[in-house]
Amino acid sequence: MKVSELAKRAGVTKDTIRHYVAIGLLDASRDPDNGYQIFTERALSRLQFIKTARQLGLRLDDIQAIFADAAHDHSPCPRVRELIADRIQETRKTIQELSLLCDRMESSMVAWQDMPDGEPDGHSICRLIESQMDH
Amino acid sequence: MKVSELAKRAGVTKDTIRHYVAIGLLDASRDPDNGYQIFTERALSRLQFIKTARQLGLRLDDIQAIFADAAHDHSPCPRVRELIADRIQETRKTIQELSLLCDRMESSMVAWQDMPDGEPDGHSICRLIESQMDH
DNA sequence: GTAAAACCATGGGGCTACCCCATGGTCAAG
DNA sequence: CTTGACCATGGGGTAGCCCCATGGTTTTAC
Repeated sequence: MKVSELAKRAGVTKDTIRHYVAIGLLDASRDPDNGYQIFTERALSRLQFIKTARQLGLRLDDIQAIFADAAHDHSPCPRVRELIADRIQETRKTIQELSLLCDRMESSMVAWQDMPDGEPDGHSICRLIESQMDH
Repeated sequence: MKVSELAKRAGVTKDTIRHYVAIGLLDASRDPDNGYQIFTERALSRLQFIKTARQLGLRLDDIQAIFADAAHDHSPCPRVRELIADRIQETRKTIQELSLLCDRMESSMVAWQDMPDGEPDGHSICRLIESQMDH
């Protein structure tokens, strides 16, 4: 099948497929007449695999490594367990950081409720933000 | 002062300063003898302003807009209130998405606890991931 | 006085995972 | 046979920097 059909069947864009082919995550053969990329059913299932892995938070290079394992007749499963465990930690950390950011933003909004909008005077740029400078 | 001193005093890297200068967020004059950038105390306070704004979750182009307001004798404060309100919404949404991702990852880990690592057989790549394909 | 160490500027590539655009060739339908 | 749908390639953009290499400058130490 050609790229558009693969894209439609997998539910991704053509650009995504092109990108995966470009970085070697997906292979395509070529129609010798016109140079069009030709994909097999196998490519479709790989693409679906990639989609699932992405939904699990894996990155493209993680998925590369998984494919490399499988290609070398080596079970990628232990690696997958590790990767996901790592991602869970990272994601929790990110959530924590974002929560702290949210807290900072919210407490600033509260602190600003009783502050008037300052007019520019050459010294200050924005009193609201300047009022938060110590934190 | 020169770039290194500014960097040290503001607690940012030289590259950060260069970047800000490059995008017009910070100005520098030049020493005519050697072309070195010269920064004033004013640049330092702008940089501190930028740091605070960044800690509040504002983006560089938001900060650009704030400076533009101030330069046009227009109070940036209403804009800042809006921007922060928007960022709060965005950040909450991101946190939600990451929480869902975390849930998916964790429930996969649980589901995989009793699954053995599969050996490559030419059909499947990684049974663990394939077991999550429907979700 | 000079040589090494420290500092400066510029430019380019890299990160993440694509999206979007323009150009130009190819193909299918009417 | 033309028009519209499809294809490939290449380049630029996203956010906010970091890192490297090259080559000029300044400072410091001997």
